[in-house]
Amino acid sequence: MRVSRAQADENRERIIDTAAQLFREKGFDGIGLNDLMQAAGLTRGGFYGHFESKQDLAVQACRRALQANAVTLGDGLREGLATFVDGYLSDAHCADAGGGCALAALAADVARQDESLRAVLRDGVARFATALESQVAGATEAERRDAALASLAMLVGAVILARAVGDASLSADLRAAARRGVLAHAG
Amino acid sequence: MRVSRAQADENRERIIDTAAQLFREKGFDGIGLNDLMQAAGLTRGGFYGHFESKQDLAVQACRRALQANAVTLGDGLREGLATFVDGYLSDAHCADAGGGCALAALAADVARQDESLRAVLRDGVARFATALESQVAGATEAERRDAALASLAMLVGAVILARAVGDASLSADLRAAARRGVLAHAG
DNA sequence: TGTACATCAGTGAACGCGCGTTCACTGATGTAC
DNA sequence: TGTACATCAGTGAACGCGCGTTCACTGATGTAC
Repeated sequence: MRVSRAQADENRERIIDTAAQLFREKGFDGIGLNDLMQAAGLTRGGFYGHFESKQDLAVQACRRALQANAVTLGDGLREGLATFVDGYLSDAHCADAGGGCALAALAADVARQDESLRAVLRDGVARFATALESQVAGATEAERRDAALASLAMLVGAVILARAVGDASLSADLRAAARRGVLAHAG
Repeated sequence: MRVSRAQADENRERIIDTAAQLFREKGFDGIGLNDLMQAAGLTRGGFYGHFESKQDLAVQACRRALQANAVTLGDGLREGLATFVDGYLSDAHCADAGGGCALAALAADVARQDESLRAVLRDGVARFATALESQVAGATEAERRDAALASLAMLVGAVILARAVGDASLSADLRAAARRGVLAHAG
């Protein structure tokens, strides 16, 4: 049954939001289009009215998840590097991949995808690094960028490893070590 | 046609080695049992004579890939932290996920798998951290362990992100930043 | 050492299943008069 | 503003395909005498 144009646009946005969450949570191969559409409150057939392919949705969902990242980053950093880092390395963030950092959740998947997705991730990394730059110490801009990139790698690596090793104390140790490592750059 | 017991054992080992490479390269969901067995020079049906399930093979292949890690780590660290880090963060390592570090290649996948795989990864992380401990500076053992864990997170994060953003200069910048970050801990 | 036979590693066809994708159809929406 | 009709968002059955897994079969291996 037909639906108003406003409703159709809203549906489309909801599909992207749902995908942005489920892809982060389960990976690109971990969720099927049928389940995804159902989670968005629609049926499978409507998908191709909105998107060219699953790959097309992956690009848009990844972009959206990275936009959410940018917002969270901006909010968090406004309260200082330490507060942001505590949140990023928290148990809550490790437990909520679907609502968390798109880099930690999707970078490894994107490494196996084609250029269109890598380009999206590239933008996300660049934006993340730029935001961190303003909060780290360094005599020159080049030094601050260096510290920002190193911190980014440490944060993302710590969360990915923490999620992979599970609930053991090793997870907490990894994150505590990363916390100290990043805050050593605090400006 | 039947094959000698020695040959069967050899076949089994070859399947695990092949899987250790292909899983790192394409992810657990990125390679099917048929293609995997073919890559090992066998046909699909023989698989279940050696393994209970694909999941069973994943555990054994992950364990094997992490053993290879330990060997490479030992060899590399014997020549000093700087040499090891250069190799770990090299273009060659980024281009060869199938032959490279199992943590960088599989940690994100393992985060979505069950406890049996997480336990394997936990051992791998612990071993990697212990090896690094002997090469980083720190007044106490706790400080060295902290530096080792932070370095591990930075190395793994840098390679995962470098692979995800592709060939752009951003990849080189990320790895150069991580290099400086890790070597700041050099003892 | 040689023969007879049980074992079992590997083969390849087949299984059910869920995947991404297509399509004929429905009926409310949007438009033309 | 009201009526007549074209549009098209969403439905759900169906498509071919590759997946993990099973199984009857083959024939060389290993063993018993």
